[in-house]
Amino acid sequence: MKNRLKELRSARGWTQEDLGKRLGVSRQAIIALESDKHDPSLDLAYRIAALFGEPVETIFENPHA
Amino acid sequence: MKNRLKELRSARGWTQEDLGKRLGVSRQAIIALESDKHDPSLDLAYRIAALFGEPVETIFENPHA
DNA sequence: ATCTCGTGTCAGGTTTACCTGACATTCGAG
DNA sequence: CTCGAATGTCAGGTAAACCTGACACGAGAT
Repeated sequence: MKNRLKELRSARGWTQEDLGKRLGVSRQAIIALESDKHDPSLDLAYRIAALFGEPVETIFENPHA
Repeated sequence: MKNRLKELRSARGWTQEDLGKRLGVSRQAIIALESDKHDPSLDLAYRIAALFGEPVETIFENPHA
């Protein structure tokens, strides 16, 4: 699922590890998300949206909309 | 994660199996969601939102909002 | 009373999200 | 040139989401 995670992260000058710590996940999880290897759980998607102050749909593209 | 799935489903007169077929998941998956045993994947959450014509956040409570 | 339909629940299996740890590469700072 | 920081990538593990199949139970219809 396409997403703007890498864009949002680097716009804030955060490293992958920074972001992982802020979200409570590992760096590997960040890598997998940024490189579209995984889709996040809904709970993690909510945490990401809260962290960046954007709705989930503007960060993770909804293929069923 | 608290959700309104059962409410939305029965409001439409659908069985758990009906809903599962419309969403492309098993009846067990529906049961697990309705009884809060599982959180959905983001992709499934998007399919559910599309099916009921509501945003994800009004169906699945966001504990990080 | 029986039959059916919807639901609840158990058992066991597969896939995927997420984990830790290790190492190679690149690149800017000193 | 060297060092450290950030990233990429691999290997192997755990946990949760999802699967199929089976059976018990209650409520309604016949």
